[in-house]
Parts: sequence; C-alpha cells; structure tokens
Amino acid sequence: MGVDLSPLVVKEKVSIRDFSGMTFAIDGYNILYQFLSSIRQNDGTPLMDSKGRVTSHLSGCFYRSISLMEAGIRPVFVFDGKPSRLKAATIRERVQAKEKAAEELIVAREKRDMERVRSLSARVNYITRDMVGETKALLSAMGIPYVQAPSEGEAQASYMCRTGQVYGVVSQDYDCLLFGSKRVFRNFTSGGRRKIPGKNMYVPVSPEMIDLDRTLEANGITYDQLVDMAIMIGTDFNTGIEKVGPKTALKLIKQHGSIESVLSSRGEVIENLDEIKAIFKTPSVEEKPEIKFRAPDRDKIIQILCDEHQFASERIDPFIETLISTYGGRSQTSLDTF
DNA sequence: CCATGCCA
DNA sequence: TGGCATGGG
Repeated sequence: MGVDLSPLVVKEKVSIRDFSGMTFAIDGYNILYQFLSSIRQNDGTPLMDSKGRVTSHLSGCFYRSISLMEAGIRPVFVFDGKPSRLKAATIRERVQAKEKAAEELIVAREKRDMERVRSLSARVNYITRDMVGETKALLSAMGIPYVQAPSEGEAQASYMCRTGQVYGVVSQDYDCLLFGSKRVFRNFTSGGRRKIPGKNMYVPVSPEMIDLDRTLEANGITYDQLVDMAIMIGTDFNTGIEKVGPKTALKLIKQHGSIESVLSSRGEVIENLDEIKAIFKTPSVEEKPEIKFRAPDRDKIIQILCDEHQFASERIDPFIETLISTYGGRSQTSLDTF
C-alpha cells in the first residue's frame, strides 16, 4: 500500500489523552478497510444483517468514534472521491490481488484450514458505494462531520492538516506525509491490540505520531526532496526506478539534489513526472470544508443500526448516552491552537 | 475492531 | 481484578 517510507520516518509513541480537545482528520477508506478486515468471526465471516449485508464497518465506526469522542478527540472523517487516472494501474493490481486471494480462499475453505481462511478473508474486502453511504449516514446521525474529497482522501485530509484546520491525520498510511500532512497518527485508539497475521495471537499496539518536519530534518532533506524520493521508489501513481528503495533513494537525492538530476545522470525518464508531483503538492481539494459537530440524533442512530441492520439496542443504548454526554459536555468553540 | 462473560 | 475466549450482526 503506497510507498514504503518506514525506514525514513521519525516516530514517537503517544497517548490519545495528550490530544484532548483537538480535531483530527480520519482517513475514511483506510479505517473502513481496517474494520472490514478485522471485525470478523473466527471463520472469517464479517458481521452481517438479516439481509446478508456486511455491517462490520458500521460497528467499527460507531464504537471507535465514541471512544475517540470520549477521549476528547474531535474526529472528522474524510472520504475518497474520484481517483487520478494515474492510479488506474495500482487499482487494477489491487483488484487482481483480491481475486487471487478469493481463489485461494476457496481452496483453504475446502481444506478446512481455518487460520488461512481467516487471513485470506481479511484481504478479500470490497468497500461498496452503499457501505460508504451508510457510514456517512451513521456519522451524520452521530453528529460527527465528514468531508467528501474531490479526489484523493489522503490529499484532502493532509491539506486540512497543512492549513491548520485539523491537528493531524489519522491513517496507517505514510503517504499522507507526501501530501504534506504535518503529523500522521497510526494506531490511534485507546485500547490497542492487534492480531498477528497468521496466528491467533495479539500484540499490544500504542498510538504513534509521525512528524513531517522532524522526519525531514532527521534525513537532512526538504519536503520537495521527500516527494522526489517517493517518486523514485514508486508511488500509487508510478512504478519508480528499478531497484531503488528508501535507502538508495536517499543516497541519490543527497548526491544529485533533485529527481530531475538523478534521472538525467542515469539517462532515465519517468512518465508524467510533473503531473505526479502535482498530485502530491497541489492536489484537487475542498479548501474550506465545513467541520461542524452537532447534537447526536438518538432516534436516527437507532433507526440505522437497530431497525435497518439488527444491532441490539440494549447493547448500543449506553454508548449513545455516552456520545450525547460528550457532546453536551464540551465547549463548542475549538479552533485548534498550535 | 470492541464488548462481554467466564474463570483463576 | 484481569487475562483470555467468544460473540456481535
């Protein structure tokens, strides 16, 4: 997924309690995928309503949002719009990888290899238009704002961070740094556990913050050079230079200063270079999206979760009460100061 | 993922 | 009380 910048980034373990009162952009597709792949039975089946429609994303969105609100975090979900034409190859690859996993899943089911069934099921996820629509409806009922990006959601969320509309971007994906997010937060939950792939075991995970400026400083590069490096390594929008990973890219950028110099010294070309740079640096975004928290609508939440999707009301009721009290108990003005 | 129930 | 297994939809 995206460019592997992990060897370069400067991470810091944090606690979500330290960010009480601050607004965060949540990468909607990223979090929906996480819910979809992890909220499952042991046999790999996702949660479903009486009509067989998947509801894992709604469960995840409901409980996660409330736990964040309870910790004083103001989440704004950001959803993807139309992808760039340059992403077509990446999207095709992902579809193919899922088709392959789906075939392997059939074999694993026949063999009754339950560990494998579970891990493969987690990879065969499709976020449908309906799922996104239901999630938006649920968020509205909960009084939590969301933003529809014209193009890349990560670009929109990062723009909101760059311009101080949110403090940070919550995503597992380091690509947000390329879009100029000042801070990217991973594992942004209070009670962190994550399943070890392939094994029925869990490891504790704590939230971590990746700071763009400190990452740049630690590597002795500029933001423009980071973008250049990513393009050399390969992004969702291009395949990169053969055999260039994070280490080589860093060496090359230090040696030559820019991707143009690297390419000319090697006699190589990257198609659509300026367009790729523009996707990261000057993306199509909604500049001033409305970020307004509203009073939760209890009846509407119950209608969506219980009436339409058979959630047990005695289970969710106390959480709706918590949500309502977090709304009532907070100050309405919260321009993030930093 | 998050919640709950059970048992040490 | 808390660590683990299981259920949720």
